[in-house]
Amino acid sequence: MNTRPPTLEEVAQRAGVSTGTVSRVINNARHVSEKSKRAVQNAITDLGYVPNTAARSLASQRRGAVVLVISSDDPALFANLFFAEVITGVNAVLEETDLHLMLLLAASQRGRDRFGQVLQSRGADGVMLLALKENDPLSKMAEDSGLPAVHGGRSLDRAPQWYVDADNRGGARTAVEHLISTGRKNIATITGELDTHAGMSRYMGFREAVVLAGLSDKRVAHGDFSESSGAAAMKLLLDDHPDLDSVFVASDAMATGALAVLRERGKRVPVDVAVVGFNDIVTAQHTQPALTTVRQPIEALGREMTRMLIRLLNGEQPTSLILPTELIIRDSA
Amino acid sequence: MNTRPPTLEEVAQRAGVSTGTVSRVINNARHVSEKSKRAVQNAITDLGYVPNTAARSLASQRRGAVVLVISSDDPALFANLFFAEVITGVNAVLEETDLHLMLLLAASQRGRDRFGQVLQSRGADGVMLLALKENDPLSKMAEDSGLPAVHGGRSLDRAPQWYVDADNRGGARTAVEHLISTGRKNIATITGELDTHAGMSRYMGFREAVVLAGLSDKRVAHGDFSESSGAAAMKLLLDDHPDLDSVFVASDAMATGALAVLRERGKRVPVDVAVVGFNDIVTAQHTQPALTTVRQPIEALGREMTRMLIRLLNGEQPTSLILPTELIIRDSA
DNA sequence: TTGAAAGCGCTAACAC
DNA sequence: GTGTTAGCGCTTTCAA
Repeated sequence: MNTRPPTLEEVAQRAGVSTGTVSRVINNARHVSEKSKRAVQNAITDLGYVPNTAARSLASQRRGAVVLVISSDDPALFANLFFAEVITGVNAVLEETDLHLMLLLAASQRGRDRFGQVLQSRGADGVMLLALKENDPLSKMAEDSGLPAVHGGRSLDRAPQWYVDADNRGGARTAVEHLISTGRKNIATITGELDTHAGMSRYMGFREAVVLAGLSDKRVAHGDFSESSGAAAMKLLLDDHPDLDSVFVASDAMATGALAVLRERGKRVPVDVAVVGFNDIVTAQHTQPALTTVRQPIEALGREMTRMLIRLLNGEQPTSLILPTELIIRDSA
Repeated sequence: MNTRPPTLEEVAQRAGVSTGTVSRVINNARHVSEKSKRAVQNAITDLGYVPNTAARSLASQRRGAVVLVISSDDPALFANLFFAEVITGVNAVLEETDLHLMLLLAASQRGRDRFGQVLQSRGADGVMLLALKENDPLSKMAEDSGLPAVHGGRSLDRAPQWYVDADNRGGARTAVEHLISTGRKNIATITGELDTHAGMSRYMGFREAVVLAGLSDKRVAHGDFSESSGAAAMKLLLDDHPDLDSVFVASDAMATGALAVLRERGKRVPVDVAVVGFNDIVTAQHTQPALTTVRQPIEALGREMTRMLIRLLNGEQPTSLILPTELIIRDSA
């Protein structure tokens, strides 16, 4: 059962040509006659030849693989299928090439070391980085390695050269405009961490929409994207701004916390207070009432990151991308 | 920036020893004097040497990577973070080795072809297969390749030689015993697809528990693990067995559907009818009332699959594993 | 358009 | 305990 797979040389013999010619056919270079091309292809199928990846890598200096590095092991990241969706997108694009996917969770020091190994040993042709924290060392490591690297999402401190990101600002604006269009005037917001790009962008989107409509942007409370922080912020808002009629919450997790507080305080949603979240996590459709929220195109993020990396690999010049979000209207607003 | 990394030969020169010695140190073979060992290690750090994986693979006939193949792109699989959790477990074990992880989604024909390539080109040293359907060709492909392969979960048709699975039967039994211990006598079940190992095992677990307690095992309706099928099955049960006081449902998705029907029919949960689900999906804690369910050790599944594969790689003889499940008691039973 | 041959950087067998 | 060397299977010049 474990017979050694045929080598390129054996294919050459069978086809009656040189190894050079076989190699040319396989990598479909020009300068091969139809005749020998046919002969080689037959030999390949007859023998069931498959090139040895290690040998190919060594000779060509290309690895035939890209690595997806995920920095955070934050449950919040995983909680909305983010992970699975991104990978689905990445895989879809990779399927059309002959590149393989290596996956690395690099939250720990050990993980970062392993990432360094991959980089230094040229274990991959390119890198996709996801969910980096602020000042994440991975970003610099990738840069120093000189390997092509694309980022999913941005950080506040340093815009990566190539990235794909969701339109957090536009999404927030749309969400708030939806509130406005349904007649809300006293709109509040619960922000996420403002030292993240997403947190700040969503806050900016809120302000933009509200100021453009001639409304107040003073009803603000800060959270950290977590459910409990959303609850705490909602309490503050209710105490400080009892007149509020709606709230844009920068994450669904915080919105869930806010909803619970609203219920406690006897506020009806959406009649008394309308609520819009952000992310469209799985549980958003199961809250009471179901949460109106902004959906990010996560699978598309994976796809576009991969396309971008492939362009880089081909020596082309890609351009960074901001992907549109979508407002999912349910019952809470 | 893109200076060629140092080679083993350069390390040897710097350390004043032969390449053989350097190689021995790196692969920490015995028969190296402390002296040259030290010299080599210094040279390595001085030069920042990292072995070239392709060259190493070619020479050693080992790839330094294992591949995780996921067959299903079924949302049901993804819905409960299954994916993310498995990978977290796999990664944790891999971190302790110098093996890397390749990931392949092989639901499409193209994906299967790529899997075949990896197998034939010896692109990985071993294989982990997840979420195979019945009669999935991937299983046979892996077997034919002769590469070490471990399975997560089993199928009904052919027990793989090496697998890790959750104790579906035991979990179901525990769930039903919980119902019995809280005084329920007229226990019903909604099964999953009985042509899957998990579906059948859970049904078996139900029967075991109920028969052992001297209760009837006749209150049965069949679903296909989906929410809508759970709703339909619940209606049937209510019509055929109006006396039922509880129901063990073979998946949380179906349980969610059942809960909705119970509400429609004015049955109070758990007062009139207690409900236990299976899987502990994220939304289980957000149903009304929160769902009592059976949790599978998914991360552990990933970990144990990986450990098993590593044993195989080392030429050891592992043993297949059934991992215990855990009853999560919430409000519905 | 094709063949021949020199590596790619490492491991492992063998000799010392 | 250490050095030497012949490959691993492919790509890629360079000639022809």
